[in-house]
Amino acid sequence: MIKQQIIEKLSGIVERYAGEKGLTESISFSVENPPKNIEADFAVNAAMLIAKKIKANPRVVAQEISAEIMKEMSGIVEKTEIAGAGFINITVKNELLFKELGKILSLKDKYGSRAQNTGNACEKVMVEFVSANPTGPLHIGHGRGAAIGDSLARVLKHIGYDVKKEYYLNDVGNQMLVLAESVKVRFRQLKGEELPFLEDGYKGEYIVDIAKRLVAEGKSINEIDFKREAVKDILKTIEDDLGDFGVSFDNWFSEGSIAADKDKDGKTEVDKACEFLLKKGDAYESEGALWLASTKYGDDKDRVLKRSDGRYTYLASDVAYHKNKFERGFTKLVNLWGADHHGYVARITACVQMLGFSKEALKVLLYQLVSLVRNGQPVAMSTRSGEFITLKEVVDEVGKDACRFFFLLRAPDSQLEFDLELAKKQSSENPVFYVQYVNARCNSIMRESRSRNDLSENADLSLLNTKEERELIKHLAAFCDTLSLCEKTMSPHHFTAYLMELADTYHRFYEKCRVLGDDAALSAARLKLIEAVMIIIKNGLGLLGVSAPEKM
RNA sequence: GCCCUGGUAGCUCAACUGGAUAGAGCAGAUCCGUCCUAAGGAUAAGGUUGGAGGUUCAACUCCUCUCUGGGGCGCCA
Repeated sequence: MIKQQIIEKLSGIVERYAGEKGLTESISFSVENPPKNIEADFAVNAAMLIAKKIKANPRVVAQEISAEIMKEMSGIVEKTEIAGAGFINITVKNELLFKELGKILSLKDKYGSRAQNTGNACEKVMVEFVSANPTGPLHIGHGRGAAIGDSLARVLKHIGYDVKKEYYLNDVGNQMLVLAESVKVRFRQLKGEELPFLEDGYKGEYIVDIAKRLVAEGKSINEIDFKREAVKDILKTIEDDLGDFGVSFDNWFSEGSIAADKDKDGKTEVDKACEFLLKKGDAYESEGALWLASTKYGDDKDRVLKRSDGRYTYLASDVAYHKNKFERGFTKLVNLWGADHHGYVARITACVQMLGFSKEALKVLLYQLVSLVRNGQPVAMSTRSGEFITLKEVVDEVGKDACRFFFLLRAPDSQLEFDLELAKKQSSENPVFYVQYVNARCNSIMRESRSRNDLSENADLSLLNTKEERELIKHLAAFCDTLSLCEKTMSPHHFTAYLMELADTYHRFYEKCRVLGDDAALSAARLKLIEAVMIIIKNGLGLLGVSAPEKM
């Protein structure tokens, strides 16, 4: 929160200064961390931006702005320095850091939440992710989407958004018929009939399991709704696997509820959505099909909504689905898709605009599919081949914590190579342990402290004067900056980097500064610092869905 | 052919969306053990950011061309 505070005060000064120089446009300057060889807390580039516009010497401009900073921000700024091409480097007062530390200690797990500042109704956000077809267990690629989506939801929720997580269930359409037929064939085989496997059918072991269950229940073939039974079992598996992965959903939205269920006039929501578009002029009929005029909103081609044979396309369902999302009051939609769906972004963005919302109301986050490797050999992941690596297998092998952390280590649109052997080998040296180890060490100190019975309540935080302590407090405060960054990029992966950096800072502090020492007052202050570290580490790991064990 | 994505240290990836000397983790080198957990710390080493131009005070970041990995390309989902 320190950085936001600086930015706020600074923008007033910068804007006024720019105004005095005759500039009318606002200056979008940045406040960032200086390189580590420079001893300052923040670097500001505003002077260079202004100097360019008014054709002045940036260092002179920096000098003048710097004077204003010292005049108006002397309460929180210790000193400023002009460096490089015209950077203003700011060192904040220690008191500001101590105050922030106090804030962490009092707000605890609410630290970084915006909700209590504003207090008003917060924006309703929906994060839709995984949404894998219920035709088989989740594979490792779905796991990546699950980890990213779930963590993003946690981050946004922590910030103060009203977040709902949803799974869109494609439970109608052709692949459902194939699934039902696959199970049926298995069922008949188990009943002793000699017949071949369904060509292009689903062949995994789970199909046999479903068929076995149905046989065991003793119903006759005509009594069984194979589609319903298959979906029921598969969904149970998916839900359990996600549960073991620490992921849960607020809602499972059935495509059938908008594409198959009819109202009293005999219309589905998809029918109505298409009529809506037709009436609005965003859809038209041609060549016997119904088309979406998506080129009007930036797509490179118009798309078919309803085929000439009268069946709707997947897109029609999706239009209705997104319409439904907005009707439920969500004002910001986040969709997590595998990168193979990227061709779909333009048309669904067009839909959003046709529905009367700005294109910013929808954020489609693409994540690259995971390429799976075992002993250096690529592993095929088709759910139809019958041999694929499931999410469950990987979670069982490397553990939930390592698996989630691993998935969130990289930016979503960067390709991820997941070597199973490597992941297994890393089980004791994985970066996740480095971060968790911080919490274990902190807890150990707390235990020791309690056993010595020397806990004192009135700690004087201003005793925390070493370089290591100062760095540590600064990193703790950067928790808020990381939240904002994730919010801006709509990606939670920055938290893994943040936590590793924090862990690094902590372990250095641990080496240099003994907490439980002879100086009782200093120990008390450092114990408070430890308490704050535990709060932040636990919160941070929690946002990633990773546990923070007290002992390791 | 067209459209998305990526190419950064030996390996896997970051880099606060245009900032200063491009950073982490593994792997490899050398040190640190009376003491709160060594699953740790310190010090080196490792780079023409695929390549070539351009814009800018400043380019991994933006533009053009080019090489290369992955993906997608009107009535499949």
